Amino acid sequence: MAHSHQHDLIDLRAKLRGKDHRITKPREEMLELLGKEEHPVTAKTIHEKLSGSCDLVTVYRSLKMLEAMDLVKRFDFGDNTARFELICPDDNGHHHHLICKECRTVVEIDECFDSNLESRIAKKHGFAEVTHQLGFFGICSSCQTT
Amino acid sequence: MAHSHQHDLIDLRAKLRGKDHRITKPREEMLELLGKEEHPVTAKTIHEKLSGSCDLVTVYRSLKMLEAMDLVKRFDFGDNTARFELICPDDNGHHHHLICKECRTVVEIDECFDSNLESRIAKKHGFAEVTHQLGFFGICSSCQTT
DNA sequence: TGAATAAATGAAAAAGGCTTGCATATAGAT
DNA sequence: ATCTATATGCAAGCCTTTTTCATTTATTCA
Repeated sequence: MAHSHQHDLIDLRAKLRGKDHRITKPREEMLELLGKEEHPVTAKTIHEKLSGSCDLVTVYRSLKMLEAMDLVKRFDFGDNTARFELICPDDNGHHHHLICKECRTVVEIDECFDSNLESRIAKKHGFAEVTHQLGFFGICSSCQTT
Repeated sequence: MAHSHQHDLIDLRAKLRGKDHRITKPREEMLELLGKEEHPVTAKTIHEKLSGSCDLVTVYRSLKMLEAMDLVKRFDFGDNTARFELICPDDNGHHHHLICKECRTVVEIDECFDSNLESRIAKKHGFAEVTHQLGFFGICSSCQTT
């Protein structure tokens, strides 16, 4: 899953400017890193890969901001640790994951259910701006054999 | 959503016995409480409602055990706090939630996507025992007006 | 009924993820 | 170059969840 890193950064600058947010070294580095990741990563992992480049607190703060701006999406893999992925324009930031309950291997899934389900549910209960979080959990092939 | 509490407890005794687990007062009280809840509850909430009946640690430990035995299901509503719900035989423990991003109101949803999607994904990637976690998030009607 | 024994509990402490406060540094505007 | 709002680092703290270990309790079996 190749991310169009350049696009992201250009896009980012425009988006940030519009909100009185600044483009700083930590943020650029974070986005560059996120652009290279295949799967959602934890704040801690980001911090480690940025080794010393900025504080862990800055990672948390930046992720929160990027999430609020819909540049990054948060995922829950069931281990009490948030994971983040760059929203790439290709898939409208919409894809899901299949996670091995044993070894924590992650597979990106681009299939999803029909969007009618979501709109039907939204309508039925009078909700607006409805999105969903979907994750699949199972045992991967190599963990089955052991 | 009425839970068949009696059934649960009987069922439970059998299930627990088979695994060398014991039926204790805290566990009975927890299950009774969970049987009455309409929505998933946090460990903290359970502990408060059991006021003094047992330690919070015991709540955590019991929940973990009950989850491992598929008597209770864990949900993530995006606020860094796990919530738990009794799995009732009616729906095979399979239903989802619609959560208001503002006021945290929870609506139980019994619709779901076609199970073919899940089995197709499992097959495609060689995963076994695949389940899914699905949550809908939006703004409820009363939060829209304010 | 009364040991025996394996599992559960409570209490305290700690781990882990995430947030906050505040002084300093820095980006972007003029 | 200067100014101002925003971002950062560091330390401290919060909250959820886990671990340790001594004690208690449920269940088994004589």
